[in-house]
Amino acid sequence: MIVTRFAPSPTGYLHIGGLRTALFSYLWAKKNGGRFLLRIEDTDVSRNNEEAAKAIVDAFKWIGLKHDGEITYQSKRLDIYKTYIQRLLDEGKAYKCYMSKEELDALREVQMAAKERTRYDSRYRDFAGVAPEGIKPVIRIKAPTSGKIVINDGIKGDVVFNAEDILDDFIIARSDGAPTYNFVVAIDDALMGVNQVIRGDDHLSNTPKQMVVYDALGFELPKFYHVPMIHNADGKKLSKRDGATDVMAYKEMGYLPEAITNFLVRLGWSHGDQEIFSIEEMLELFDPSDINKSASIYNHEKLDWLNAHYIKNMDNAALAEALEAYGLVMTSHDKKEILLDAVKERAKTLKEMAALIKEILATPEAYDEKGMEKAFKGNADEVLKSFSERLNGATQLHLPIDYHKIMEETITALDVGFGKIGQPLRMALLGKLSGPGLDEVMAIIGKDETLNRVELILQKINQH
RNA sequence: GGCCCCAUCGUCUAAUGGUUAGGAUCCAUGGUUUUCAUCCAUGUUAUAGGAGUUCAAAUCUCCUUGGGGUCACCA
Repeated sequence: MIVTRFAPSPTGYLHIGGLRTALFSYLWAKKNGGRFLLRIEDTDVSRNNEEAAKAIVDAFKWIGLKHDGEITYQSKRLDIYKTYIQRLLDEGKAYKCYMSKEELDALREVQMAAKERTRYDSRYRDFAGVAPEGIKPVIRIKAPTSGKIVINDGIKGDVVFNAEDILDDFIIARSDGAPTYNFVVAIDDALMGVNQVIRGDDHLSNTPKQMVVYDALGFELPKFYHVPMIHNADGKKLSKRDGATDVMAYKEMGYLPEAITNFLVRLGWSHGDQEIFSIEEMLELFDPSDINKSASIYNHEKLDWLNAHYIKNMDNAALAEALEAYGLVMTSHDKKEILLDAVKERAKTLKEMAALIKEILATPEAYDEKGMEKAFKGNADEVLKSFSERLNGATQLHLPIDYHKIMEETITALDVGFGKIGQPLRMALLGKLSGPGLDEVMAIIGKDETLNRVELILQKINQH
């Protein structure tokens, strides 16, 4: 069985890049009938771990991901780590180091001055003397100092390091006894049964250290997949400064979960020329070994396009429900279907769509000046008056086609083109020269409001 | 700087030794639409550079250049 995991540190929100690795991990596990686990990496300071976990689970929920089993908190597993530290100590695979921070810093400076790689010099590796007074030791693991370390990566292929280039006896427990990252990651992954690790390739250089731990503890190595980073427009690692890195911010901006997952899955992964993927299709087609080797740049335009695509294809009931989050409650609006159909193809986001709808529903408060000039050049006011009279006398007005007939009658009677009525009427109804079809708008707002808006603009014309 | 990773249109990517180097997005133009948007059609734009292997290289090798990641008692 394939077991994957997502192991964020508790920052308080789910990062868009993190979501992609989570999605990849989720897809790969679920595709194979396996398990997708969630672990909070909070060994360091007691940040806000429970809340952070909640933020992640909430974001998962919105996106449609779900982890299996209980959330694992590293901060609650300190006892487990301690037993493994003790075991390594007992077996002579780890040792206490009494070097102070100051001494370490001094060593580093010497090494830097000599243009050598900064590394711990293993001075306490075989220490048998009397421990210095007043120093709380750290625990260091004995790491190989020669030979090659090969990561058989599922994306990058074999990545080879010389042990002497990258390793030293690194710290597995701080002087306060708290275990360090590379140590606990290996233990947790092994104990949780994680056998396929999909993570960002910024972890690639950590992997040899973790392999040292796996080896010392006799754990079986998982399959690693190091996914290339998502970069910002400057080609740098995505960070808070790039704006929306919090997944939930995308909800606020009016993005659909389907659009986001589709967008993310296509960043670094593809299946021929296919652009649109439902979660079901992803589950059928995704394979981490098909992931690209190179980093990709986060590009907003494609996301917008996808979002527009999913909005267009959403059914109206779901759309109406989704729009409620943007302050638009219209369950009672009797022309809801016409309204949604009229705007769903002209909005890139739900937020935009909500604004569009509000605009249609509200009587215009201002009129676009250039639009006024364009629309009311000739006898537009007379055309509008004529239209208004005919509309006033009409009955059985329900559908857009009913209103359309009135417009046609008017231009036929006055022997003018459609543009003669369309432009001024558009100004009257919407206050500007762009927007949905006029027939639809009138059917949505109804006869009385249509008459009202026409009357208002005629008054405005007469004032001048 | 050491180590590691990477390199096809602006962007996301396809082409696993033989294609007029394909698709999508963006942009532009045209059509549809009374307008805008949608939709449809068309178009501009790419194998970083240099050697080598081969009948044949975007694809394999090497070098150069460029970009990125990482080097903690953070994760």
